[in-house]
Amino acid sequence: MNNRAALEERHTGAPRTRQTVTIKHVAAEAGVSLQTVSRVINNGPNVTPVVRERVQAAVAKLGYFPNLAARRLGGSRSYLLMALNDREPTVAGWREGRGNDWIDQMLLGGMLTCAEHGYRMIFELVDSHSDKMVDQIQAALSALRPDGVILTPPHTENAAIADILLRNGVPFARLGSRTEGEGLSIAMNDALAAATAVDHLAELGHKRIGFITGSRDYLASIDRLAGYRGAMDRHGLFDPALVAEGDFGYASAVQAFETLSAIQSPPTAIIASSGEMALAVLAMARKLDIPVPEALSIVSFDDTPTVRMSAPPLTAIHQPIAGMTSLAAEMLIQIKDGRSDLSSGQILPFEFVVRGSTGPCRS
Amino acid sequence: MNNRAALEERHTGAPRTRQTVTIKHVAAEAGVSLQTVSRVINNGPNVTPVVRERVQAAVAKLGYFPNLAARRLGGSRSYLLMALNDREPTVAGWREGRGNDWIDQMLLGGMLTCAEHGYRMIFELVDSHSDKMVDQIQAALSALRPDGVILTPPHTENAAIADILLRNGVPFARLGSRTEGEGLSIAMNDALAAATAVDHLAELGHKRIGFITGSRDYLASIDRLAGYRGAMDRHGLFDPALVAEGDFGYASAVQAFETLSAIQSPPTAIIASSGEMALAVLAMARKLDIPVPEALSIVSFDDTPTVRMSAPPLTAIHQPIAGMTSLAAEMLIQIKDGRSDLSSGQILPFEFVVRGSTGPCRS
DNA sequence: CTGTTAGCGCATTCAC
DNA sequence: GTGAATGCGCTAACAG
Repeated sequence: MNNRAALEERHTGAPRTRQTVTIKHVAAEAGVSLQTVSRVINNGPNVTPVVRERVQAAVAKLGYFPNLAARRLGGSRSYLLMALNDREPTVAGWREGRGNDWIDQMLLGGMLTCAEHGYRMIFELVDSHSDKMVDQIQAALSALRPDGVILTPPHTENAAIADILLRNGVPFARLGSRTEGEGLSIAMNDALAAATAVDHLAELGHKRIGFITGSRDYLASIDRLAGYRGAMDRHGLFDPALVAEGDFGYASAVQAFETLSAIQSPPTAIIASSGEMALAVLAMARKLDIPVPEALSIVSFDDTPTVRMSAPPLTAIHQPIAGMTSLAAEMLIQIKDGRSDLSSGQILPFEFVVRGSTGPCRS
Repeated sequence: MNNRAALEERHTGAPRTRQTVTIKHVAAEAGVSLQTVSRVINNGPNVTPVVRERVQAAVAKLGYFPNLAARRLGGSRSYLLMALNDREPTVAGWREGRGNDWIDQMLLGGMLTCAEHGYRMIFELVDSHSDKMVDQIQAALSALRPDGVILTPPHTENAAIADILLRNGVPFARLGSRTEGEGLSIAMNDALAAATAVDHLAELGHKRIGFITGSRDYLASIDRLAGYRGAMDRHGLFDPALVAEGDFGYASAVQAFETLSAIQSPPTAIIASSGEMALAVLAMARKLDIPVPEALSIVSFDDTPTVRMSAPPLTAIHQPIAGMTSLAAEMLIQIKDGRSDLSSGQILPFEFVVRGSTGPCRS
């Protein structure tokens, strides 16, 4: 026994007792060829029920489970889907304790759907703003050879990423993108969501409804603003002074809040393009003793745990992140399966959740 | 071209242009044997610097990245670590929008450390309370053949899990467990943390310090209670009526709060064994118009995003979850490497973060 | 419907 | 210090 084996044994406290059960053992046990076992495992055709059952019995008896690496090497699929996210903001969210609802919801939707199909989702972080990004992605693709890749904003619209995926022949889904282009696009209707928020506030009697935009790098920001603008026009309420620029982050919303507070006739309601920005507005209101929702209504464009648990809990647009990821996984797996009953350009419904941060206009 | 290939091509929009670069191509390019390339890639010995550089140049030129599946199949390692979590509570946390700070911090610590070593962390959910649990774990082990497994509470103390890991010869780390036993144990000092909370409150003049326990299934709950008890005794403040039972969940803390409020001389401060329970106490206080921290101080035993963002933000014990996971990954990889400068039974420091929910006792 | 053959890309073992 | 042979566990292509 070599050194490493000894060390491993020491750390596991016992010699290997369970030696690997392979397809070979199953074949011997069932008295069939390797290929037949493979067929049964993969639900292939051309196996008589009798043989199938005999093989399945052998599988169960021996406790056989196929080895992913071998399947990948021999066959044409890896049973792996890769979810790509931007490293810097993702890590920052975790590290600074802000949480990362988008990631959590992706895991929820992606992992469960993958599991249903015998797939696994591997979560991969890349440095989007580095020139090494393409290399990092190529390395991950070469190492893992995933059967599909799930892209999230802002990668969604990134041409370099689409290009390398294309060159590698890997199907991919772009979450949160309604643009035409390569890859499956799966999104929600951001404009409609913004309009819904406006309608809700207008119904409560608000005339001065402020809007804090998201980062311009995100197409969704543009859509949200357009939806807001359209709805405000429809109600005859639009005023450019009611729009302040933000970047999804807390600090930018503090700034935006101050801008909006300083105008001639300040808003009695504010729609913030992210959860963090909505929380910033709430914090500012608290600081200035502005009661919410009595003197100021707030709508958040994310329905994160902190948004739900704030005081008061915020009225929010609940984006179907888990649903989009789940659908993406489903579709990518279908492509590998050679089926494709689902078409690209999917739009999933959002939910508008009314909570304590919006109320009748009293001024 | 078969059906599936055509479908994939349609969905990727282009034929494969980048065909796989293997070690073979690199060997040809560098004019050496496969084996030499393998040595260079794995930083093996017995390669002259000249040859090494020639190979590295070829690798860079061709854009070669090793294929994980092939490495695993040919060699003795998978470059995979598996993090095991309980499905039901994990999914519930995501689904109900409560968030899942433990998971987030694990990802932070585990993924980054794995990445540093060319490893990947695969996140796996198992049904701990099902009789299929062992089969699920065996299936995951057989499929992935991870080089190590990271266990979290309450799996940490589960004998069936340790047993199957042992039988598969897979090294593992138990997070949040200070007990002796198989596998590496990495934990924090829960008792000391509870004592620190008591000391903090006692210094603020509190005499009636309540404690809400966590679920008994978790060893940490016992430790926390013991630490509380010890510190209270030390200050001469212990009273069994000040301890109420909880199970980490919101509802249980509402109940516990009512119990504590009903005693002869109710607590002026409460230590809750989880973030959710602390938030429940805060919500109850708000509901009953009990000002925090003026009339009631609150300490949380988790430092989650919602705990930080509440009003007021809660004083909390920050557990080193990312650090524990990172250390676990580091140690497991070292075992595979045949090195082991680190020993089992690691205790990592926690942080006690004072925020707005604790203040001087005024009664 | 079933079995045989070949090979995926790499690390390991042994020659040289 | 380097190269050649062997096989990991499985699926694909073909033969029967």
